[in-house]
Amino acid sequence: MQNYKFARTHRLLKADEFSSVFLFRKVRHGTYLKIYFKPNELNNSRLGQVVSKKVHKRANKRNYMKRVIRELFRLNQANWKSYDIVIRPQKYFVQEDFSLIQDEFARLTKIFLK
RNA sequence: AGAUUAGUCCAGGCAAUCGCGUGAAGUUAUCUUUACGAGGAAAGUCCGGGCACCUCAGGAUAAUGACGCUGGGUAACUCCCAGGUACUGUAUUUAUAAUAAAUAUAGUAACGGAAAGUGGCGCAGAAAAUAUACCGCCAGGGCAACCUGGUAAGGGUGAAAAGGUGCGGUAAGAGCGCACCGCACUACCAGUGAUGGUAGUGGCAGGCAAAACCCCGUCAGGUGCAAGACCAAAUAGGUGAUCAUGUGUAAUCCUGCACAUCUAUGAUCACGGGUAGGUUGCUUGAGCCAGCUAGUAAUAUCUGGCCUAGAUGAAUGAUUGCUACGGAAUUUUAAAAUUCUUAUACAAAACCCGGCUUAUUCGACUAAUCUUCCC
RNA sequence: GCACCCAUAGCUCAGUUGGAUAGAGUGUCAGUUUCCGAAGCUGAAGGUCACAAGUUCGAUUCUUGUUGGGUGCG
Repeated sequence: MQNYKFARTHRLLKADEFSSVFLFRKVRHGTYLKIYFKPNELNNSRLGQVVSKKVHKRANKRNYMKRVIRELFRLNQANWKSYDIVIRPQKYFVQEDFSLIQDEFARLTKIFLK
């Protein structure tokens, strides 16, 4: 059975948890996304996102990007080993670019697969 | 019917799959069921409040800041409604050489005071506010150049030059006199008032700017939910108690013992402050909807009904189907039918309200003006 | 979320009781100097004073509204 949940245990919540991922210094780059990652000892992966105001000025556009990325994480994370991940969008994207984002996300997260 | 301008309204609906937040119930320690889940601007943070804490016994004044026609509304306002005045646009009418006046209508106004005071108005110009006299005009003197006096009509400068037009008057001129217009003052009438009307008096007070300082009047204490309240780990330090060790002091001086007090270190226990973190503040409120009554209106009273987001690395997404309104094309006298297309713009609550400002797709409605067609 | 600040030449900054031509340094370009270059000297170009309205005879300056950039408060 696939588990597509995205509960509170699947998120990074504290500032310490974010900075520990950044300090681990493992990064994968794409044109739209930049993924920091670090293995953890839990039973599932955890996601955090950083979308800066430089990407786009309007809050609803930034929230849309976060939702799209969260959706991709939710659908894929069950097949992964346990990692703490921080995703930083580098470039503004809209609904027409969805397939591009999907491809890039799959390419960058190949190494997490079991 | 179309166009333009101004204002108001709307911001689709139903369903499926995988997911998210909060509440409730049940199972229980992570699942199930169910209900609800973003705007007209949630935005900008530009004003006004509620609420909370701080200062003060309580208040007032000063300083500083904001506001400024009148009346009303409101919890309050720099907001809203109604009215006045001024200005601008349009139309009509009247008179005319230009143009002016009246009426209607639409819009705009930081619309108290410049005879309370201080300062400013570059260049040009004689002179920029105490008035003054370059050219000119007139009178007198002088052979003449020019000098003395009168004058402010005309010329010239400037954004702006000390009422305007006409007639009289005069040496030439001048509100010097008169008529009309403007202005100021007084009286009466109308109005709650801003103000308006009528009559009389005055020959004219006197430039612009207060979005220069300022004066007058009114209002405002400060800080913002990261306010504030509660719980409270680790580390460090504080206070108290007990125990242990050590040192010093006093009782005339020295030594020893005992006791007291002080101080230091360590251990244990307790206490309070307080950081991380958590809980609360947090959503029933100047609330929304409908109706009656009062009022020109803003709005208010009363009656009935309703409960409608509370996240915190921050909840509404992804994929898809049907369809309303709309747009385009074709058929058609029209109604209507078929096909295609769009199904979206601006934009995301962060303590809560009232406004203002700005952004905004497709449309709908109302009012005014203009154009065309028909009766 | 709340409270604030700034915008002038390619760059760094002056310039405010409102006055017409907006300056300085540096950089750029041209000339001069030198055998050549650097430094020096002389000259020139380069500005929507962020944008839009208003007040005023006149606005970089005063007022209001936008846009962009930045700071502080846990």
